[in-house]
Amino acid sequence: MDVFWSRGYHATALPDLLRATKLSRGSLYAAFGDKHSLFLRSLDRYIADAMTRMDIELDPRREPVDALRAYLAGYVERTSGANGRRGCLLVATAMELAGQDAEVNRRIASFFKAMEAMVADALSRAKAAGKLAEGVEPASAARILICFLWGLRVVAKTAPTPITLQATVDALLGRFIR
Amino acid sequence: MDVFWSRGYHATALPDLLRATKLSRGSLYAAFGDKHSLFLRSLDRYIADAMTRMDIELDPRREPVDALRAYLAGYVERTSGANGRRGCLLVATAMELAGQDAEVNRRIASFFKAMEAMVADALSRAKAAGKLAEGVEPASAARILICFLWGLRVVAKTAPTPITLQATVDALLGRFIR
DNA sequence: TGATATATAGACCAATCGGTCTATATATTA
DNA sequence: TAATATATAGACCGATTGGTCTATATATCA
Repeated sequence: MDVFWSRGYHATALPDLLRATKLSRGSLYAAFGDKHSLFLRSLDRYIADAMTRMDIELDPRREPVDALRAYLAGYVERTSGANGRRGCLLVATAMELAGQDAEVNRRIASFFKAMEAMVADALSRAKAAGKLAEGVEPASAARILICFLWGLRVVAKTAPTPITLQATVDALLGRFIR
Repeated sequence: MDVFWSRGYHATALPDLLRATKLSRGSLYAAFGDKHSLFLRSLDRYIADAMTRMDIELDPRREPVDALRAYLAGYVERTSGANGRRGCLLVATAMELAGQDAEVNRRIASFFKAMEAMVADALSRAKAAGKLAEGVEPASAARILICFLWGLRVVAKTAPTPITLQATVDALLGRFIR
């Protein structure tokens, strides 16, 4: 997973994968089939990791605004400095393969949907608790938030994230909560 | 440019470029040097196009909120349906190459900076005109907006943009203006 | 210890990669 | 029309691609 993560699908050659898995050529093909299958497994694992993280951070039993703050804080960390420059396997894959590879497209589209739903749920709970600013609609605010988060990962690839990152995230959330 | 745009750098092979440029192998190398140089030229042109578009849409002589609306409307169009699925050469390149290619990184980082500055300027003018909501800081709002816009381009790669796209953009801008 | 199953290293494969070069055709100019 | 410059097609190059296969070594087990 790590190799695809830092280099992308096309730029990752078999020798890279052998080095990373410490497997011989034969064993790797016996275990995973081919490069594409191995990539899908990596993508699935990456998605699974992201989902469990969301399950924890956006746990419905938490106070919803705290949960959202924790969730956003995770992105701040993952898009800062070296973490940020490494990028995001999901975003990179969306841009590199989603247009040409149906299997990949399916996975990414469904993850995006799940992510949006979970954030929308958290916002709904916040609204029910009277924590949302006037006129803020959970579904629409969720779409805004996730677009913003993906955008963060793009910008973080080139710009060494400034100290202002956390402040920017706070400013956005601040527009939604009261 | 179009080929790199729809397929990415690594996935574009010489024959693709020959077909697209209608040049012979020899002529292409005489004219552009090598694949990488040709790619940089494509990237430069893409950036130049984006800059002139911004110069028009965010023209300081326009009413600033109108200008921002026009600018955002451009993104709505470019991320809808087939346009959206085609993606964005800048975002795709940022994810695919920015980490490994200094020339590319420089170009993208400087464009991101220019874009942020122009949006921040427009927001400053809006603020001066008393059009910004209370507590909205132009610099921070600009960062939020551009992250959101890049994120749009990521999401648009997989999700056939729903009718709600324009509404989402309006909702975000609505949080900033009064 | 001897037989058997498993994993290893790495030779090998055709196809394709980016890039060069030459012989031919096409303009251009005198 | 003849001489010259330019662009073409495409053969060709070594390197590398993803993928297969075999001979050898290493465990496992009786």
